[in-house]
Amino acid sequence: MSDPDKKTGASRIGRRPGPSSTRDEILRAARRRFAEAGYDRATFRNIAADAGVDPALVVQFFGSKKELFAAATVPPVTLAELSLAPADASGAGPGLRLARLLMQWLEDEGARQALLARVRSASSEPSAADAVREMIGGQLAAFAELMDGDRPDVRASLLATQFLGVVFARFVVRVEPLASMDGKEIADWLAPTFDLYLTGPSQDTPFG
Amino acid sequence: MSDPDKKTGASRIGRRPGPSSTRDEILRAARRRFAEAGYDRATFRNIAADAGVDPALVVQFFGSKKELFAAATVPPVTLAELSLAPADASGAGPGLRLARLLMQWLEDEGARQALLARVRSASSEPSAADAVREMIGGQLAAFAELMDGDRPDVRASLLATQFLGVVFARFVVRVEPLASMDGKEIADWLAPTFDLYLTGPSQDTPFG
DNA sequence: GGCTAATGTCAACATCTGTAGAGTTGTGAG
DNA sequence: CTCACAACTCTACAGATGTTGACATTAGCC
Repeated sequence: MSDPDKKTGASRIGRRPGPSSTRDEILRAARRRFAEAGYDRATFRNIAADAGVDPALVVQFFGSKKELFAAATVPPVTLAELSLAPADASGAGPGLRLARLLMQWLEDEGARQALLARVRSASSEPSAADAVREMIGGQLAAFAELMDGDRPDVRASLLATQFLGVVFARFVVRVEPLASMDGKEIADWLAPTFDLYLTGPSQDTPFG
Repeated sequence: MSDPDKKTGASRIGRRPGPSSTRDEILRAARRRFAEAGYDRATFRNIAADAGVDPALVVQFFGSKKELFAAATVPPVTLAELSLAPADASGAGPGLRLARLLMQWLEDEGARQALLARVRSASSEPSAADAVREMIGGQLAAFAELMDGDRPDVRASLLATQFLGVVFARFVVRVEPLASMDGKEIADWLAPTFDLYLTGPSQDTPFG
C-alpha cells in the first residue's frame, strides 16, 4: 500500500507500464555527460537525472561506471561507414579525402560525443586512454596502405596527432579561430598536411 | 607538554627548526601529481604526502586547490628563454627551428610537467583549459610574425593543434611509435608541417 | 627576553562519490 | 491465473575529498 491516491495511480516506484526505452536514454545521457565533463565529473547521479531515473538503475543495467563508460562511448558511426566515394569522385587527393572524411565524421553528434568522451577521459582514466589508442591503431592503420613512403608507422601516428590535436584544440581548449571554423574549411587546411604525412618525403636521418 | 620523552625531543607538531624549503617541495609535488593524474585525481592528501607534510599546510600556503594549481603549473622555463640562436646558425628553415625549439622545451622536466598538467586538466577543469588557451595565444602568437601568408590566425591555431596533438598523443595516450621516439627525430618530421603552416599556400576558398 | 608572524600538526566537518540490498510494480510465458 | 523475471525506486553505507579551526613550535625583530 504505497499509493496514497487511487485516482492518480502513478506510483513512483516499480516498473513503468508499456515498453521501455530507458536503457538507451541512459546510454545517450551518459555519452553526453562523459563528452562534456570527462570520466570523473560525469557522475551516476547526473547521468541518471538526465535520463529521469534512479542512479541505482544505472548500476543494475551496466554494473559499474567503467562498464557504463565502455558501453556509452563506442561510436555509433564508424569511419568505414561513411561514404568515401563522393569525395573520391571529385578528383581530390588522398589528404583532402581523408581530411573531409574525418571532419564529416565529427559532424555526427553521436560519433563526436563518443570520441570526445574518450579523449576527455583519457587524461585521467587509463582505460579511456587505452580506448583512444586502440581506436587510432584500428581506424587509422587502415589508411596506412595509402602511404607510399617508408616508416608508415611514424606517418600514421603523426597523422593521428594532427587529428587528435584538432579535436582537442577545437572542442576541449576551444582555440580560436579554429573552434568557430567550419569543418569543411578545416579539412581544406588539413589536406596538405595529411598529404605530407601520407606521401611526403621521409624525415628519417640514419646518418644524422 | 606534548613531548613524552625529552631525549628524542622530536615533536611531530609545530614548526621545524632551521630554514624551510617546504613551500617549494609542495609546488614540485603538486606539479608532478597534476601532470601525472590531472586536476581531479591529484588530491591535497597525495600532494601533501609527497611533500612529507600535512594537507592542511598546503591549504594554508595556497588557499585553495585552484590557486595551488595555478601556482604549480606555471612553466619554470619559457620558450623565449630557450636559445633560438644555435638552431638559427645551422641554416635550418623556420619550421625546423620552431619544431626543435618546442621539442627542446619539452625536454625540461619542469616545463613538460607544467604543460602536461594543464593539458591533462583541461579536459575537466575549465580554468586549466583557459590556461592552455592563453598559453597558446601568448607563446605561439609571437611566432605569427614569421608567417608570410594570409590568415595568420588560422595558421597559428593549426600549428598549435599539431603541437598539442603531439603532446597529447605522446604523453597522455602514448601512441606508438611516437611515444618512444626521440624529441629531435620528431622535430625532423614536424618541420615540413610547420613550414606548411608558416609559409605554405592559403587554403581559403572564398569562391568555393 | 618578549611578541608577532611563520610554519607546522591534528581532528573534524559537510559533501559527494560509487555501489549494495531490500522492496515494489509491470510483463510475459506456462 | 501464476509465477519467474525484468524494470524500477528507496535507503543507506563506507570511503574519499576540499576545507576549517584549534593548537603547538620555531624564527626573527624590538
